[in-house]
Amino acid sequence: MRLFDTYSKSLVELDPNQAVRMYVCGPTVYARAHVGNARPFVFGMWLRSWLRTQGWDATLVHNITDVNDKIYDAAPGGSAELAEQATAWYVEDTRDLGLGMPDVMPRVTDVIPQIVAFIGSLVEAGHAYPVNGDVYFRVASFPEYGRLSGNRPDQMEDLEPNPLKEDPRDFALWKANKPGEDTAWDSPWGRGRPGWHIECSAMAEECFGPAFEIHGGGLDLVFPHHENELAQSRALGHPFARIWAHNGMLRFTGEKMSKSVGNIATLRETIDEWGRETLLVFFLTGHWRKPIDFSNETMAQAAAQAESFRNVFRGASEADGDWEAFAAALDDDFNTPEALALMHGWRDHELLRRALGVFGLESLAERAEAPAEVVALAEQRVAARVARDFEVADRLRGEIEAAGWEMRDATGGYTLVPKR
RNA sequence: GGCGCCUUGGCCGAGUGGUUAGGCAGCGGCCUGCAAAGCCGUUUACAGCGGUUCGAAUCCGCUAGGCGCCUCCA
Repeated sequence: MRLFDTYSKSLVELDPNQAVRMYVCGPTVYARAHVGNARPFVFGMWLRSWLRTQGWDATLVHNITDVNDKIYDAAPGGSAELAEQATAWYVEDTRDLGLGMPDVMPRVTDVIPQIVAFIGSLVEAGHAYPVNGDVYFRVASFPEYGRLSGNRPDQMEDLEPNPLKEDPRDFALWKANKPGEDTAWDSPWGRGRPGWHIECSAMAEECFGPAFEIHGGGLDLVFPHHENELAQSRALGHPFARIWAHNGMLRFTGEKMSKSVGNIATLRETIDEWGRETLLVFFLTGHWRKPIDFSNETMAQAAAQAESFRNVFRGASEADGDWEAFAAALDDDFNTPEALALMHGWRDHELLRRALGVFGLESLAERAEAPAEVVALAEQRVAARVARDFEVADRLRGEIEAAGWEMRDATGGYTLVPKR
């Protein structure tokens, strides 16, 4: 199994003798998550699922950022309540994806002591310095800074100078409490709260220790977020993540949805409108590292693909399918478009169900039971057809369709399928 | 301005030097009382220009277009 690693810009093989522990950056909870937020979640859950299928000992940690400027801005005076509410939304919406949940979902507010201790170590080692109740990371003390994102320190000059910082590139580890910020904790540097980046170093190491296999998250987090995490941990000599896996962005095209960029499709709305299966198939159609366009057209195509899988299970199973090829596609940088293409050729129910199961789509194998009244209409129609009374037969099919079902005639019987 | 990514047939999307990927949609056919599903067939694509090579969608260069990040966006 190999994955593309942002740090080395190359495919890196997972160590087969080691447990795979992965940390995927989760959302800042200040509003209902949008579809794009689901991508790293889905990627993490699928990867864990596939690794386990392949016999690995895989663990996924997915954090919740519940202290942040955005939360303060969104709910002046009530940030803790909003964070609580939005966390519940996120858990609910991602759970409805039907992929199970990460092994651990730590929150920033649960690890404040660890964060304070982490910052203390950095200050002690000379990699950070306190100023007026803030604490900043001393970028100059970490020569490797910029390596992950490819940004060269000398090219990041035109930052607005901050009189408190030694160097404009330095970033906050701890921020002194300010008016309007209604949550704060005590620390050796005064009351305040953690900066954005330190939390992930603290949470990842709290869960996994100083070294783990994979760190994931959106491509937009490479800089500054992950660059800073890496600097904080490696400055202390911790290996931190071995592989950095960044998923591509979800783009909104086609429709005029992007009027105000914040107000687009939420995960909740998308699941309600298209169903979880269609959304998952949609994610399957694009490679995890590439951008993917979310539109009515691409979603409709995903829905059609989901339906074609359901049809396979409505027919007879035939022994075919090449699991090895499927596995090879996923083992090679988790190439789901390729795996998906392979699955489309399969008629083997058992094999297909197993493959779909990797992605939480085994439900596509389930046949829906038509309600008794629809079955009654179908039986009447069978009788009408036997009597060759096609006018009645056609009328009955219309009634069956009106009830939301489609009747497919077959030699010696029929199949009732939910109308799509 | 800096760093990086992308550009494949109507749409989505594999493919990393030489055997028509696949899906969706369309069209034609088989099947069907009519349908649906399924099966068969289907005008053979690789942004443009130039280079390397016996041979390039695949390697190199340039051009055009699109995108992400550049201190708190997954």
